[in-house]
Amino acid sequence: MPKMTQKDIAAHFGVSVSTVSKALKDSYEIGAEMRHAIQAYAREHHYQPNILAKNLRNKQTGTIGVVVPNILNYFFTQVFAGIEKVADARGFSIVSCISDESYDKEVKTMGVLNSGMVDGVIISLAKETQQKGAFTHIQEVLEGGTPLTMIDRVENSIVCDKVIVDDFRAGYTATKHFLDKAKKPVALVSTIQGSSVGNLRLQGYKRALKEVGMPFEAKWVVPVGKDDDLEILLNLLLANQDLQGIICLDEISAIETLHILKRKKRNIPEEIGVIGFTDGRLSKYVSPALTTVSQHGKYIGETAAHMLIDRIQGKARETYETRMVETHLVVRESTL
Amino acid sequence: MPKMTQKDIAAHFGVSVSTVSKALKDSYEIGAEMRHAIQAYAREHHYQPNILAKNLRNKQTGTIGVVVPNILNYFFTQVFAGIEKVADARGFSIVSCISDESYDKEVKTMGVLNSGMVDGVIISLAKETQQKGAFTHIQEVLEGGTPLTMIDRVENSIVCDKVIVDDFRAGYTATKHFLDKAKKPVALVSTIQGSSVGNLRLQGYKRALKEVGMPFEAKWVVPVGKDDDLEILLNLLLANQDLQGIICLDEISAIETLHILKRKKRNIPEEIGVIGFTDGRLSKYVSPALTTVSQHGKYIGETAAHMLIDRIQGKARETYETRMVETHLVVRESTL
DNA sequence: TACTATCCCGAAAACGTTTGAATACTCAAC
DNA sequence: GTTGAGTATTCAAACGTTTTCGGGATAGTA
Repeated sequence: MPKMTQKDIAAHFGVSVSTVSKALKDSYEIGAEMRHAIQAYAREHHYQPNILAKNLRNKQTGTIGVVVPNILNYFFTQVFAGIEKVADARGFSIVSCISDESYDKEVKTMGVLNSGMVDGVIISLAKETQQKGAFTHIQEVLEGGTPLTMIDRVENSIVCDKVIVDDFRAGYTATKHFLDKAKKPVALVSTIQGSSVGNLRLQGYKRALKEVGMPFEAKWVVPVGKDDDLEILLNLLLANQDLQGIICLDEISAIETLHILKRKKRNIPEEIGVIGFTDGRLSKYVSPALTTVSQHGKYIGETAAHMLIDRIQGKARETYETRMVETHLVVRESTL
Repeated sequence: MPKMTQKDIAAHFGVSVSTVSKALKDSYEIGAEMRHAIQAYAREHHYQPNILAKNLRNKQTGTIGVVVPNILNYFFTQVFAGIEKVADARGFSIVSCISDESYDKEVKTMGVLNSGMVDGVIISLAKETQQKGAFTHIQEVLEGGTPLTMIDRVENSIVCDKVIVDDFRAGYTATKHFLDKAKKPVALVSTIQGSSVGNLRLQGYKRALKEVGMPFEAKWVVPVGKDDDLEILLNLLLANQDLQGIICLDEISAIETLHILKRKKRNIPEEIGVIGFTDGRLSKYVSPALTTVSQHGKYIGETAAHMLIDRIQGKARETYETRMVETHLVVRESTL
């Protein structure tokens, strides 16, 4: 059974479709009797306006596109949950895309979003995109007049609303947490080498070193790629070095180094400490519980959604804004 | 700058829009010269066809709706990832909705989906919906001619494609795992009391008891609601009972009982064992590592997406199908 | 009677695309 | 010089809404 349209209703009452359309939105132009009859009939028969036709006519869709690099990463699922919450509250639907850290998939995705399907998009760039430095697919959306707000993994050269976490400070604080205890080397293992947030955290790390007068040494930072074996890299790292701690730039690798260290019978935190990023349930429940920097993912999502929808609805100020949300070091058992 | 349309291209070449439309899809009707000129021009200027207009005309949207109760639950994010993967591979976009376990939000959601926006929907019912037993919002979608496949939390009275996990067997196997070691009571803590999967697991549990000749006792099953304090309930449970183990029907509560037991200095697994559901990273990394029943969430998502898209594309057989995916008990340190 | 005001409603265009049918033109064959 | 067959392009309707404009009817006023 094909869905009922206004035409069907019009036929049933022997009136025109414009009458039906107006009646359904309770227009004063239609007499009360007819109006209520039509409304009742529509309700009765579960009439649903065709949203495509409506959107085509109105040139706005009430949906926003969200593209994140990886939903399995708890930080992003928190962000997503935040976005969904305020989108729903403000009457928007979400079409969601996972770029899977792939540049190609990201441009493909932006293509489908940039075709009238959404009123705005929220995006966190794929790692590959950031390394490549190619952003025309993003620019095109903006130039098409579709508002876009970038979150977390942003690109400064693009002018748009942004919400980022204070990654410099996060890197700094984590490093300082170690350095305040002892002036001994701290390592940095990074699965996001080359991304904007990875760089900022690295700089924060360097700044902390500098402040206590320790020279930065390249051997302390361990970039880990998709196919690298973390254990091998850690072995290299631990050989002949008197580390007091390791900072891992994402939750999973933090948990894994924790486990590797435990397997090696290293004493945590006395002998060596570990700090992770993203305050997920993993960090809380692992043993020893992980000291971690919390990024407030849900709040980031909420903020981004509000900014975007404000702009869509013309409630934003003219100039673009970049909001920085502070991180927060949650000290637990994996550090002194 | 408003987006470029076929009309603009037509004006530029001094031809009609139908010529442009046909040229863009490489129709033999249009002369080679004109055809290529138009295509080049369109590429050049980043022409993107308005997808709403296209969909309105073609009566199909190339998108599917996904509604899950809770994205923060790792099982569902796995399912989601699976759906996204095959949807993308088969050229579909997905609009995602989170029902948040709320009946009202679910019906609202189905309303917007059931308005021509999607070609099909994949849904896992909210807990509240299952308890209420009200499914007209689902039926309406089906009656509107939109294919729908249910996953995990399904309703038998609705005829449609389904993919479920063998929850009866899962409950049975988990229970049996304990009972094979000793004929001592096993408790069941359930955060999903009243849901279809909760009931099935409970029945599996009962069956296992029966097989070894132990009578079922209601006090062994602990329903835990949203606002309940798990620790209090566990205290009640542990008082005056000689349990050999606890089965928790979701990952989070399993981890939490693990922690509560550790706080109480109970020896795990010697004194008391714990089995959880959903094989997430939490279960693997917690200490002691959790014995858990793995539900293969990603595979479920992939299967559901394939079934749905097959049906959308008319590749499915006439009769509806319900696919059952087996679970798998991953034995780790939290049980003997 | 004529003029205006009010109330209900319909006609039609518009959103951007697709597509079957129709037209125009060219060239060849009878 | 009529017919026929291609080829290249245009026309027009359609998808389901929304909205502007205008018109007919009735009632009220002068």
